[in-house]
Amino acid sequence: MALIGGKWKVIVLDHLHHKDYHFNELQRSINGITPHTLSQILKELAKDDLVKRHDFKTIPPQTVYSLSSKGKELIPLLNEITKFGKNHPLQ
Amino acid sequence: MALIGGKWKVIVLDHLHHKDYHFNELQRSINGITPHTLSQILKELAKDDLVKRHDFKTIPPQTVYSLSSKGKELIPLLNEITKFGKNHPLQ
DNA sequence: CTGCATCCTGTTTGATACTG
DNA sequence: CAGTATCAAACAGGATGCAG
Repeated sequence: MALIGGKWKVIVLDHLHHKDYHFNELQRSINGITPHTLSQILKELAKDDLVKRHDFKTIPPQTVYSLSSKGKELIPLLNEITKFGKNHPLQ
Repeated sequence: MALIGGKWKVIVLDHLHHKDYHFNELQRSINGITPHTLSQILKELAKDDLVKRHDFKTIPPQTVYSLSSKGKELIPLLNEITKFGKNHPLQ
């Protein structure tokens, strides 16, 4: 839980599991997350080596986020969480 | 994550998955948790119907905590978390 | 576009002591 | 035995604005 705890991490990981994302693209696709929070989350996920950040150092800036190999080991777990969440939606 | 987030919930759930516990017994078996915190955790897990509290209303008091049927649906998830945790221990 | 800086608030967790 | 009371600390997340 030190790695995936909190309100957002599994959501971000699940998105990246389906597709790689740019920062803004990811922010738009996740409902309700602020750039600040997303930035924190991605920084921690990258530090824990669950997510890879590809920085293209272009102007305008372009970054692409994807699951690392360690992050991919979380996929069965993400699927279980998703399954449980769908079976027991919050009221 | 609203149901299982935080530092302790999955640990408590995993313990209860292996065996039913009394309050103090559970506190002793989980390293580092205080009675206060355990009490909060169990209250929330019971409110979310992941855990059942059996109160025998005896003197001295006796309570037994166990997984509810909804809690048991979390077992595959708990196993995945445990597996990942063992493959990637914190430094 | 991709973030960082600041400030702020509510929640979670912990220390310690105590009760029916 | 099974918790509660009180106080404090840490942390997560949000609002807003700014920079390269």
